[in-house]
Amino acid sequence: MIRMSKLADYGLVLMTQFLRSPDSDQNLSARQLAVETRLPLPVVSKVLKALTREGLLVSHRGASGGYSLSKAPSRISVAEVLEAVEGPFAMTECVEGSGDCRRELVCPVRSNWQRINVAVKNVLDAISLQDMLEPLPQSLVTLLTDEAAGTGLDPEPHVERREPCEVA
Amino acid sequence: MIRMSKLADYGLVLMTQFLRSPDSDQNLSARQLAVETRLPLPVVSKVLKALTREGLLVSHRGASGGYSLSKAPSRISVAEVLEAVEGPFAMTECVEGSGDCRRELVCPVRSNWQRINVAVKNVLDAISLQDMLEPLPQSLVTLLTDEAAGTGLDPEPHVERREPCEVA
DNA sequence: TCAATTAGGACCGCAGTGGTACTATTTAAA
DNA sequence: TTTAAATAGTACCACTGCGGTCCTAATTGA
Repeated sequence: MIRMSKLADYGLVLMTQFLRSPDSDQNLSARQLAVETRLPLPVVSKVLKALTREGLLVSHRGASGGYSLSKAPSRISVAEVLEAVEGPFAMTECVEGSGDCRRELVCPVRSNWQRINVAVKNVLDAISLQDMLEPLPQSLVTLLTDEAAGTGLDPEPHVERREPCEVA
Repeated sequence: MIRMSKLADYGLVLMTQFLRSPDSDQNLSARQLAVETRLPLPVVSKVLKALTREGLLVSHRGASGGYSLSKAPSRISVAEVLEAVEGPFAMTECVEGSGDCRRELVCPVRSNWQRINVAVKNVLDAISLQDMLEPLPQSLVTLLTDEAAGTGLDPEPHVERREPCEVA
């Protein structure tokens, strides 16, 4: 749960295709990408359009056209890609502030949801496209899994320590 | 995007209701909770059942029955509540390991998704029910927003630093 | 015995996701 | 100049699953 949509996931997979070869400013067509990722062409096409609309890709129309990254892959974050495909990052409805939640006045958790939302977003913002290809830098891994898990935060850890989830 | 379901959110709101009064092992009926949270009774009922099934609440049947917390609110994490209502935590489909993803072999991001999944889960695991009521402890806030955002992780921060998202 | 509960289903409308199709426009290359 | 290969844009649709309702047991304090 707290599931991303498939389309957003596709966005990430597609974006990383651009840096599988040394020159990351290469031009790839939707067709090529569809073959490489084994995703249906129309879907690839749709996602690429979204990524272009949001400025993460640059499109080149006409014969031998295609798409290329708009900036260095180390400067594109996972969060950017997800937001480009799925829209703004909001874990709960009330976070996007439509403001028509009649429970807002009595809701005790709202303000903290805002903070958690930011926290999760920052995690995804700290990871670049580049990072997604290589194994994550050890510093990042340990920070995310150990430190964020509560050790050393409070005098008494308030949540029981559990087995770290296994990672393939 | 990366949206939690409403039901899961309700779960959190309901759980926190138990610790709004001093004695956190009080007994609350579904009807009471529905009134306090201004949520429709059938929905409240459904969520409470799920929370009970997963062992976070203890139910007491019969007249003057109701629900009460199964353990100290400081020992119940946000992640636990969400998972109780929504099932296991999996940000992408391939993370739950159904294994029938035909792209698995060529997917360059799969293993890192696993790690990110763990990272986000750990963030939510580090926050207890208790924390959700009070403003989050400053140590937790700064860790989540500043450190996790990449400062001091790599020699050169790989993602451009952006305005911290505003929090209400 | 009665009334107030929870337990456990079945059920359903509907929005949104994932996916398709078609047309218009652009442009490199023959 | 023509053609074919691309992207742009939009409309369309099937289907899943979410959010929500309802009904019938089973339980139990009063």
